[in-house]
Amino acid sequence: MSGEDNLLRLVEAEDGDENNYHLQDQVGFILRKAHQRHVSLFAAHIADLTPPQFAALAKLYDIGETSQNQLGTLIAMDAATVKGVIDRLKARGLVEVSKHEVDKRRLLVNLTPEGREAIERLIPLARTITEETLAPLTAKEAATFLRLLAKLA
Amino acid sequence: MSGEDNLLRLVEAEDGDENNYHLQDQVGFILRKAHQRHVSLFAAHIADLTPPQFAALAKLYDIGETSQNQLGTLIAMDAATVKGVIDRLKARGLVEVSKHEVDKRRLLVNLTPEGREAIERLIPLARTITEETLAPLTAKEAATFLRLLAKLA
DNA sequence: CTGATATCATTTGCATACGAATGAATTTGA
DNA sequence: TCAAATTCATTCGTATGCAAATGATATCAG
Repeated sequence: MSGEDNLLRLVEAEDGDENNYHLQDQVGFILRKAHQRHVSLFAAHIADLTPPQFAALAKLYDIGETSQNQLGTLIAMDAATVKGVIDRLKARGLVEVSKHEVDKRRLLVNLTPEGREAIERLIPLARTITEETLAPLTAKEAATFLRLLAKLA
Repeated sequence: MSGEDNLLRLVEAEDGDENNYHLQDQVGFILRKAHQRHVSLFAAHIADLTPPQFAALAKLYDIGETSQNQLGTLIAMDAATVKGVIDRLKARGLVEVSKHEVDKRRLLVNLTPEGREAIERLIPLARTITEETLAPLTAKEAATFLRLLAKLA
């Protein structure tokens, strides 16, 4: 086999694998699509709340009253984003805010009775959403996937 | 052991595993965080383009001129979103649009020479971003992860 | 004690993301 | 053929998501 033959194979035969860039194989692109699919499944089961809003309620239900800033850290939202989420939950009467007695910079956030009722009602639906999101995988695959995904997050 | 004891174990001892809802273990929440991390890595390497903008350029580079609608399908964006992305790329001179000769509903989109130059320059950086995103995993884990992620997307 | 830093919240601006409504153009089907 | 259905693009409204700037408060260091 001549050197020209090797070169030809390099630039033509292997081109599809080695040199071409396939968007649909990139982890970022697939991650974005998987996230989109999950949001869509979420909306199909919980129409009146977004995943970030649900996350805020679920975390407040878990840990109780906390500052807006701390809540943002716990649910992976920056300060500007969490403010919008809390504003909308407050407008719907699901959370209430108050000033921190000692540290006047802090805004405390807590569930209202309506918010507590809502999150207790929605958690079973959230479990279903998790199941449906992972439905294309076997139980073993799902466990592996969650373990690896957590390493990336 | 009394029935009361079993009830107690059910509601207290096993509560942490069976009945509590842990947001940080839910696939949707971790998926959102992994996606956030990827976007952050992307921005660190490609500051002047967003992942959706890059996706549009990469796909046009791959397949050549196509309709705005078809492009949206290929890069998983609805019509409203893709319009905004194309508008911004057009404003920066990276793509150009024209009317379809036969089907007057369609808006054809194509790379400009500047757009082609940009995507050729950026693809190596995108490969680096993919590597960094997957860096917490071994090569074998990364292959497994991509296979399972693709099933969910 | 006080000036420099750091933290918390807010605001603004820009960029996805999607549902719903609308209008123009095309295709289908009776 | 022609009315109904479909497709393509646009627009509007709402909701993240983040960078950067700002103001108020708290903490730290000399």
